Amino acid sequence: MKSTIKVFQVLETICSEGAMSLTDLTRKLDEKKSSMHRFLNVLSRTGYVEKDGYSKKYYPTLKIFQLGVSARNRKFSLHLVRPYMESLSRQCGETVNLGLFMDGKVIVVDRVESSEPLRTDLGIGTVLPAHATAMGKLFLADLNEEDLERHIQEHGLKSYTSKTATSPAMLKKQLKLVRDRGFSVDDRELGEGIRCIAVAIKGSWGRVLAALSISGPSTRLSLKQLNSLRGSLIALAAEIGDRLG
Amino acid sequence: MKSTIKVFQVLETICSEGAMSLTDLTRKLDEKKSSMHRFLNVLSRTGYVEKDGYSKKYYPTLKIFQLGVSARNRKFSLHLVRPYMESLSRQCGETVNLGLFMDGKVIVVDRVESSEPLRTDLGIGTVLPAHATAMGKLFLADLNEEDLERHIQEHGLKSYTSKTATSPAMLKKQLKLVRDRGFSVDDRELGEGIRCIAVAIKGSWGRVLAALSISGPSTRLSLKQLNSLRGSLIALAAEIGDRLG
DNA sequence: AAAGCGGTTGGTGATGGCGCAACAAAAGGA
DNA sequence: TCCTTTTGTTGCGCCATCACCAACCGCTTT
Repeated sequence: MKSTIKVFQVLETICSEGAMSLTDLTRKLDEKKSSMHRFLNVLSRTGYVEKDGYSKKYYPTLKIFQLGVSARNRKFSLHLVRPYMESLSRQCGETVNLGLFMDGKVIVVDRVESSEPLRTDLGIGTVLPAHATAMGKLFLADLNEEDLERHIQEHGLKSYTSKTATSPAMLKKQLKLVRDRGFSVDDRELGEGIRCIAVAIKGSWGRVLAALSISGPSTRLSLKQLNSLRGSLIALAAEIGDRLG
Repeated sequence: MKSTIKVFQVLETICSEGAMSLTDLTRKLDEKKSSMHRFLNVLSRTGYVEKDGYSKKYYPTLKIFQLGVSARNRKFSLHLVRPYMESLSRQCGETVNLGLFMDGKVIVVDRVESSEPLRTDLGIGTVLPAHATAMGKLFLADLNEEDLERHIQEHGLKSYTSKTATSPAMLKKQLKLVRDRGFSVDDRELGEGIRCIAVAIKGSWGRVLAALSISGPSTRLSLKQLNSLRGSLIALAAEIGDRLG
């Protein structure tokens, strides 16, 4: 089904590049004008894009957004986790994130922001590298040796700060620590002044389903501070895991 | 492009109904098994659904979510509005919502929650009826007579509480008030104990682009309280509108 | 074992989509 | 203003592709 795939490509392009005209799209995706015209007709009919009558450009509608939100809700019972996240955020005054694993990367699917003016603010939908984040390392720690090797092959170990784990050996050491301690830390590995602690929410078969993290500026979030949060975080993750069943 | 439309239907079904097996889907959408199989193959190849090897069910991936988020970001510069929403929420202690208009309904695209235990909590992606919400009435007030009539025809004026505007005359009176005063109020029209005040964010040509609302329980958010918020809200909306250009 | 059920694969005829090209409509420039 | 250039839309014939059927596989049930 070649054409259907093309239609999806068109949709993706419009979403990531913003409003585009027919010819922009034909050039970008190397299609025939008439084909592109039909593609866009389909997307209009189905309500995923709209054409601005004036600029003649096609832009994405919120239907995709709604679809995406319901996809997310299917994937994880956010409504169940959200109260925990909020009380956690209030308790420690920092931003709390919920991340899922997809294609070797961490997707931030929900968050509760710190009320402090200085804070980490990852928008919903943000994609984070696995090896340089506390959340990501939880997912990596859940992989077997073989899958981990493949992950490293595919994604590499890009350096973000001087503290990022850039060698497989270093990463594996960190992952072992994660498994042993039951939580994960990112000590300025992704961004210069950012620290993060995360715990895994596990399903009934012990697989890591999601990651819950607290992140904040290293000035406020000292290692000692992180340590004091550890216990309640681990207990919380266990409770959520139980609730999920 | 019949088949492409079918593929989208399949995707929508999977997103709204959750994980389904091949036969579930064939029954639901009245297709041939082999056709459905091909549809699902396309969606797997493109990464929008995945098959659980064990239960043999197909479920949506986060790729749609990401697509949706970027669609939303294209549609409105949230990053620009968010700081305002947060300071507003901190200032008045209530939940702040940002809504866009789509197909005659209001879609909540972002929000900042109140830290109070008792509060209104509309999840992102929530769909609200236009005639019974403060945000919705801003959009309706921006329509011309003809479009408004058509809207009422199409969507009706469902009653949610005893205060909901259920007659065109009553609604039009409210909309006139909105236009005259420059802000919009929902006084327990959608939910029994909920009040809401909203202002329009307008583009450079005066069209209403988005609605910014403060919502909370009527016990806390008295009419007097709403009145005191009015001025700063209107000023804020104007400032945001200017920034948008 | 045999029957029932859900999932996967292959072959064939008809349909519908591709690509070409003409047409229409703006945009732009002298 | 007119002519040129660029962009958007429509029509149509050929052929690739999809719908449908049927067989097959693997698993469970009686």
